Amino acid sequence: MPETLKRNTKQKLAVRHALSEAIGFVSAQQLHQVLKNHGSSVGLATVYRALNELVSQGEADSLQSSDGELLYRACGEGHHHHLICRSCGKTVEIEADKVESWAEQVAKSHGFSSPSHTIDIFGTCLPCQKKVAK
Amino acid sequence: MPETLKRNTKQKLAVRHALSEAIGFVSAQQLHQVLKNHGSSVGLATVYRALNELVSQGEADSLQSSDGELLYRACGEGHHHHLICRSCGKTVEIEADKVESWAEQVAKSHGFSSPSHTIDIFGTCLPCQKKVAK
DNA sequence: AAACTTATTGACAATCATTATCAGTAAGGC
DNA sequence: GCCTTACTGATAATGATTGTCAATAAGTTT
Repeated sequence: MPETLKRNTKQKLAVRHALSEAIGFVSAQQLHQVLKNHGSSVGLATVYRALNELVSQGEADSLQSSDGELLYRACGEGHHHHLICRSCGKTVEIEADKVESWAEQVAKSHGFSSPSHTIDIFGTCLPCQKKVAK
Repeated sequence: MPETLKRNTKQKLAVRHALSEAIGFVSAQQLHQVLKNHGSSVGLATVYRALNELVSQGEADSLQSSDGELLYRACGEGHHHHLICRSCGKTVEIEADKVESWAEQVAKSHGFSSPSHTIDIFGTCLPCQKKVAK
């Protein structure tokens, strides 16, 4: 299987950079707007393509928002989960070895093989709680 | 706040019944097809409306498939999570008190309030493993 | 540096699930 | 049976994501 060679383009770099600057999870559309506002003329389709590439290279994580939109975030190494502020999108990376092994055991005990899982925690962060309190 | 009164219609009953017959999670579109094939002439929009109502009444759970589609399932009482077969959609309900409290503690320790979470485990069930093995 | 191969781009069309609209229908109370 | 109004169904509208394809530009080779 000939791994088609990847090229480094301004557009990919721009998307990677914009993503790393963003706070919390962002949608492809938002990122596209940000790039436009900064003078870049990257196409929307290209933003999607770049983000998918980043995800498949492990440089970004994605999750579905409650209304079905896909959200992206630049990400550290290794497998982990997220604690996400419902209000401002701020994100904390979580390590959860116990939960990992719990998930595997649950799957195994029911005869399910090659388990994977999605675990995300949502809440309202401290600054946002104060904001709501007027 | 005047809770607008709900009515019991053939269509809602039909959707509820079709959902309870389904194996694992199903999409609204699939359910609509099933109903059509059984002679019912329920409209697609009505299927969506009925499913949303069932979810908000706690009679059904919903989750997002990997390609963004919303999937539904008739559901037992109380808060719980799911172990889902990637191949056939068969589903097992999981109780996870430990994980519940873990999620709450994680949120609390980072100052996040009113935590909620999404936890789903995917795998391949025994029958489907055999099927793949030819 | 010029030539060359082909991954990549951008503009726009196409797809597809879900939601909104709205006139007509029927549940449930009287 | 009558009345009110929640509900339905057909269809249009929305909105995110993907496909298309000619034009462009990475990176390599001379």
